[in-house]
Parts: sequence; C-alpha cells; structure tokens
Amino acid sequence: MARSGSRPSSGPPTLADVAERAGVSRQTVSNAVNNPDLLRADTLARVQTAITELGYLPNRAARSLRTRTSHLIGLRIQPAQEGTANATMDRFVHSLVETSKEAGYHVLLFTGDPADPLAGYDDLLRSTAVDAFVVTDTYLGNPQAGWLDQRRAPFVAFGRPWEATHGAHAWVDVDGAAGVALATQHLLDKGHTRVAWIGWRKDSPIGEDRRSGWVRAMHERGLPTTGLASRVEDTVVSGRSAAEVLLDEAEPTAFVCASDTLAVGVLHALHERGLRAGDDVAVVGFDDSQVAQVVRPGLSSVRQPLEQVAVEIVATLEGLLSHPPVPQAHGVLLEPTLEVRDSSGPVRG
Amino acid sequence: MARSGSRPSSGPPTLADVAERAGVSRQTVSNAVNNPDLLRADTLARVQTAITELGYLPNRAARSLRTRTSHLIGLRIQPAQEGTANATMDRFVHSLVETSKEAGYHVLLFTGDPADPLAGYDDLLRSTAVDAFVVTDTYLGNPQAGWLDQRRAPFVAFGRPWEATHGAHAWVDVDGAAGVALATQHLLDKGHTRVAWIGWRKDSPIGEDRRSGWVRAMHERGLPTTGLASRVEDTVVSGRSAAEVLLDEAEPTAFVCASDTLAVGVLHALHERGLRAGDDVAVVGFDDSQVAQVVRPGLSSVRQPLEQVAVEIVATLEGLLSHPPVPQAHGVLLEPTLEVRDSSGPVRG
DNA sequence: GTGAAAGCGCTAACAT
DNA sequence: ATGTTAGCGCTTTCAC
Repeated sequence: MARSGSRPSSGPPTLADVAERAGVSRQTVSNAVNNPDLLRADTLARVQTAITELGYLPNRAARSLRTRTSHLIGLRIQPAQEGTANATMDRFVHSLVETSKEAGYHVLLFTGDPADPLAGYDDLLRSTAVDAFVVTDTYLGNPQAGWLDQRRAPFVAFGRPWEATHGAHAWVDVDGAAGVALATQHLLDKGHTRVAWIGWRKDSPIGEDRRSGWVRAMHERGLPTTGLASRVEDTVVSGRSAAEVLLDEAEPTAFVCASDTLAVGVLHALHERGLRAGDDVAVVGFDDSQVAQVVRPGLSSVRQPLEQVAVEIVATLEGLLSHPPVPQAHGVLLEPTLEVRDSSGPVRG
Repeated sequence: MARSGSRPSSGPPTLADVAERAGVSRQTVSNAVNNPDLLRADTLARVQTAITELGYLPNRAARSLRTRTSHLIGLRIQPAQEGTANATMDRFVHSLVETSKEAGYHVLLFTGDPADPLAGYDDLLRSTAVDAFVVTDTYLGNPQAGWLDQRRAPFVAFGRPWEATHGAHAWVDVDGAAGVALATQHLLDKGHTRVAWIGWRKDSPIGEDRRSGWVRAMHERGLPTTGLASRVEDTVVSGRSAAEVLLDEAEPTAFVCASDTLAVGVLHALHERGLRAGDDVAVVGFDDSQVAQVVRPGLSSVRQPLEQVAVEIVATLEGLLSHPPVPQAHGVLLEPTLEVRDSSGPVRG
C-alpha cells in the first residue's frame, strides 16, 4: 500500500507511475484496469502487482473528462419536516447510497429550495457533474420530470407520473393503495366493520391513491365508506381533530391513516377520551417510521420496501446509462408490507 | 439559455464556444469566470453575455483535473437505526448539504460497513474524488481520525477526539454535558430534588460526558447522585427497565436521559405504573427527535444546534482547503438548547 | 488587458 | 498483445 520512493512525492500515483514500475506502456495499464481480457496473463499479473504496490486508483477527474461520465447520481433532498413522523426520505437515501455503490456509483446530494423545484438540477447538468438524477417528489404539477425529459437528462423517478401530459419516463413506486388495502383487510379480518380513513387533501394524488385502497377493501366486503373518511393536512393536530370528529359522528372502531403523523394524532385523540388504542379502537399508520416503532402502544404501519425501491431504481439507471441505452421498463410498482403492532390490537369477536 | 446553432450539437457548451461567440480567446473567457478583475469592463460584459446566452458552466471534470480540487466533501453515513428515536445524523446531513452549497461544495455520500470504519475513505482519497471529509463517528478507538491525519487528508470531525493519543485535528462538537446540565437545572428549578440519570455504558465517552453534566448540576445544588444513575444500552426496552429499577430503588421524581430513545423507555415505564409523565414524574430526553416532538406528552429534550455545527464545520473546512491553509481553531464547542414540553411538566411546589 | 502554449491523467482509435 | 498518438475542457505560465 505504501508509496515507494519512485516518484518525487507529489500526490497519488498515476498511470505513468504504474507503467514505469511494471515496465509497460501507460495504455497497457489502462487496459489492465478496464479491459483485463486484452492482456496476456503474465503481463496482467505484473501490472496488477505494480498497481497494488503503488496503491493506484484511477483519477476520477481525468477519467470523467475522458469518458464523459462522472459515476455520480444527483439526489435533491428537502429540509426535514420537524414535528411530523415522516422519515421515508432518510431511509431511502441510505438504501440508495448502498445500492449505488454496488453499481459503481456515488450519490451527490443537493438542496432543495421548495419554491424552485428546478434549482440545482440545471447547474449540475450544465457542469456535467452527475450522470443522472433520482427524482423523488413527483407530486402533481411538479415540472422536474418534464423539464429533465426535455433536457434529455437521464433520470429515474421514485414515484409515478400522476400527470398524463408528459411523455412517460422511467419510474419506480410503491403501491400505496395496495398497502392501505392490506391494512384495511387486516382490520376487517379482526372483526372491525366501521373502519375510518384519515388522509390528505384531495389535491394529493398519492393521498388519493392510498385512499382508494381503503375504499376498495371496504367495498370488497360490502361495507359502506360514507361518512367514514376525512381529508386533512399532514400534521399531528389535524389527525387528532379529524379523529375526534369521526369518533363523534361516525363511531368507527378502527382508523387507517395516510401517514404515521396522522396516526399519532389519532392515538392522541383516543387517549384524550380514555380509549385504549388497540383494545378499544384500532389504528394503522403508513411509513413505519421510528415513531411507529417506539410509541406505546406500538403503531401498526404500512412499510415501504425502500431497499427494493433503491435496487430497482439503480437497475433502471444502469440501463439508461449503458451504451447503447437499454430500453427500460416503463415503470415498476412494488408491494408494501404491513408491520403489525399493538395499535391494531388482539383479534376481536 | 437555449443553445444556438453555433456548434454541431454535442453536449454542453465549452469555453471555446463562449470564446468564439464573444470574439475573444478561450483564456479570456476563463479569466472572465475566475478573475473578472483582469478584464476590461466592456470585454467582460461581452463575455458574460455570451456565457448567459449559451448557458455555459465550466465542466467540473476538466476543472477538477486541472486544479486538483473536486469541490466535493465526503460524508460516510451509517444505516439508520430502526427501533430507536435517533435522528441526529439525518438532520445534520441536511444542514451540511445546505451550508456546503453556500461555500461552493457538494456532499458526496458513501457507506458505511460498521465492521470496517476505514472502508470507503481510502478509495475516495486515492481516486482524488473528494477534497475533504466530514467525520462523524469519533467514538473511542475509532481509527479514522488518526488514519486520515497520517494520510494528510483534510477533514473536520463532528465530535471531539476523546483519545489524547493522536495529534489533535480540527473538530466541532456540541457540549453534551452543558445540555444535560441545562436539562437538570430545569428540573431542579421546578422543585425536583431526586433527579435520576439514565445513560449509556461506561465505554461511551459521549455518554460519560453527558452524564457529567447531570452530576455537576446536582452537586452545584448540594444534591446527592448516589444510587440515582443507571448505564444501559441505547434501546427503548433498556430505558424502560432502567426506569423501573430506579423507581423501585431510588424513588426519583424526574429522569434525565442520554437519548430520546431511553427517555421513551422511561415514558413507557411510567405509563405501566399508572404514573403520568410530566405530572407525577418528569422526563427529559436528548436529541429533540421527531419522536420527542410527536409523542404524548411532548418529550422535553436537549436539542443540538446542528445547523450551527454544519456552519462551523464548513468554515473550518474552507480554512483547511484554502491556499495557503489557514491555521484552524483547534476545536469549536457549541451550546445545545433545551426544548421544554409537557413531559417536564408544570412548576412544582 | 489579451492571447498562445503546455499539460493535468486518462482512454479511444489506430498502428505495430 | 502492446505501444503510439491525440485530445477530453480547463487553468497556469508566459509572451505580447
């Protein structure tokens, strides 16, 4: 590993250093690294020895300049939302970094002015800093996908394109409706019939999608949904207020929520009334956040397979970036799972 | 912004494109970007117009190759710990990305095999992929700092060097002892006298530091600490067990914990006994996690000024990376604050 | 104040 | 199977 005294001392070893030490040309060293098959076995061995002895690793800037690829993936992160239980993004970032590494990519983070969704993308693109982007917030009206498409920038979205207007791009998403249906069926199986829904406002397609899972599961069992649903802001207090109204007006015995944040609000409302979550009224959240994992009673929650999302995204990215580009599956929809904890309680008669 | 048809069509515009359009040499364009002072006002204006029209931005690979700086900062992230309330790292990442951006740096993420703390650093260093690192886990016996020092790799640690063995490097940290003292004083001011401590095992210097804040605050008021402390693993169940033992054996009226995770365990123990957190027994955690913010009752917690930590780290980094390097302050210690919520309850007689 | 020449470290294309 | 040539886009000398 240590540098031997062959060179003056400036910086890491280069191709030329390895070539000199191995007694071959620079190109042969390059081939040893990138196309080992081209070398004779003994030459390859000699070069590899020199590489190891010198601790050589190709200079990324030089390689990028030549190959026009940075092996960097750009990911825009938003400031964390405090006062909520939302944690999807952070878990996803970890998964993406892990998976990218295996594919030879690193993740470059950038922010994030919520008012200007395009900020950051443009600069990185024009300076050829990244090979591709992972776009995470494909909410309705978000111009990123269309804009990137138009710039012919390779990208994969975590989230379906909810608008039909733009040409379809590659995406990976989790089937929120299926997750909520899973949660609802779980409650119905336990004997509940009046299962309420607390979700987000109607302009959130993700929220509407999740809601549809609840509707579907209820209707499949011939149960009514009228008066059992509420659409609010994604905050704890909104969840709590919504739960109070529903408890007064519709007497549900169980709640399914679009987020853990809302579900925590429901837990608060129940406690306020002396009702025991899990025993008296069941609650299921969405995201399997740290909060769901540590509150008492444990909050049952729909868990997104973020590791798998990352794997699919990176696989899609690799196809997009390969030469020639491999045509990618239009989109990949993954199934979430249900983490059952005490808040959805014991089996009921 | 749009490309005009001056060039065949391949990729983003280069210096040469701008030079041609502005009717100057490539070098003059480079100067316009990097040393505007050298140009005559009218030339500068002409060049800048061409830059804007073409949407030119310097190619990062080329610039990196030439200047031997990538303007990238490496940050190693660990897989998130599920089942805990720990969230310091994620909040810090956001802050670091924001602050780095203002200084012209981007953050490059890498993992993270817990068994091999050096993994990742070496490759990025040898391939000159990053200019510097931010090292976050400076626990006792962590070889990263010493190793990076030896490699002459620029880095700043978030966390003090707890070992005296290695030469001192630049660091930024939060005064955990001061934070815990703050929490303890807050409880003492409310009339508590038997304030218990639940912290981490003795081999955690961070834990011992935080504990010392509790000891100091208690002794300052002439109060005993004997029998009031417990050292356990950082899990909810450990916090709960520790609380149960302390409640049985020492009858504390308040708890200060080394983490929100432990504090949540205390909340569970109290509930189990029909005791009301905040009313009957006060609890304060550490980290101001999402969990602290949404549980009921709201968990009072020590909050680390992570935005400020990021600012100090980036400032130190800039000094380290400037030419010639500006000698950096040995270390910067920042004061946490206390977020008071219902778990530390109303004023007591 | 501006331009010309050189070269950072690497790899693609060609020659041997 | 290996070596030679050229050039990616930029900035750092050094002339003018």
